[in-house]
Amino acid sequence: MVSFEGLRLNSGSPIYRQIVLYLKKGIASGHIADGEELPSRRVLSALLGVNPNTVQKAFGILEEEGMIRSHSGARSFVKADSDVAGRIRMELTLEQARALASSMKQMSVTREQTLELIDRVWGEEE
Amino acid sequence: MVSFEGLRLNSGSPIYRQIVLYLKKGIASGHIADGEELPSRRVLSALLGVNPNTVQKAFGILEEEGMIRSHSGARSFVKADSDVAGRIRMELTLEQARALASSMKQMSVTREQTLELIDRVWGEEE
DNA sequence: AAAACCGTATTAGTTGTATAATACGGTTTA
DNA sequence: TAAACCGTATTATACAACTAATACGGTTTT
Repeated sequence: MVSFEGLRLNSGSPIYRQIVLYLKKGIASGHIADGEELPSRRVLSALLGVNPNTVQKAFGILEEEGMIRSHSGARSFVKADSDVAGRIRMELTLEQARALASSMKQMSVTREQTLELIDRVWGEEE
Repeated sequence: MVSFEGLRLNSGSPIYRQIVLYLKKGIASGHIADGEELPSRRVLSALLGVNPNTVQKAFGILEEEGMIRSHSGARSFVKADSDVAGRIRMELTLEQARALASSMKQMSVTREQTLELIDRVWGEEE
């Protein structure tokens, strides 16, 4: 069963997108495996303290994008073979690295400063 | 006069927030200097193709946060001495570096992989 | 078979974002 | 001084995101 304990919702972006991204990252990292069972919409919405429809929207998107499979009436399952996981991982990491580089350039932060900053921040506690 | 030519609006986040962030980054980089004149709400909204109220919302936030000053009737000006600029720069870069580190960790990407990825992406054309 | 659970769908209400039209009084400028 | 421009404010409308309550039929479980 996929655990959503690590999901900390914030108000910066729509909740359904945070749920989608959480599952994508889980697949990318390998923490969420192919064929794994998902909690039901009702159970997950209660766990996260959000509306069942919000979870349904997230799961609907995930199914459209081919990352889960749902049969009406039964539980849903993760669909993430190694090819899919590798592709998602590549997409997400590239996208985020590019966004950071672009943003730092806008602030006239050099490549060296950026690398040093990330290296330093990496060791911080949360 | 502050130029907003580099501002490319996208649909990923609210427009007023994009305007706020653009000016903050400009101050952080030093491209937007203390005391510089800002375009009027009407002129800027026409330039960006958005509603004057959207620009007003962004400028209202910027004034609340002490990054511009407005006198009713006259133009507005940037308020960004070196202390302010340095503080904003520190806040934004730290925030973004932390977000990236956190995100990469969620995908089980190592520190070395992250640094290598950013180093590689930095040299890409846009 | 019956109960419990599931995915899915519908309708309604609230909030935030953005547009649109307009108005008021203060400042600049010709 | 008068025109033009400015910051600011108000009201109305539209749409997306989110919440809420409810319902239907299919699947699992006992």
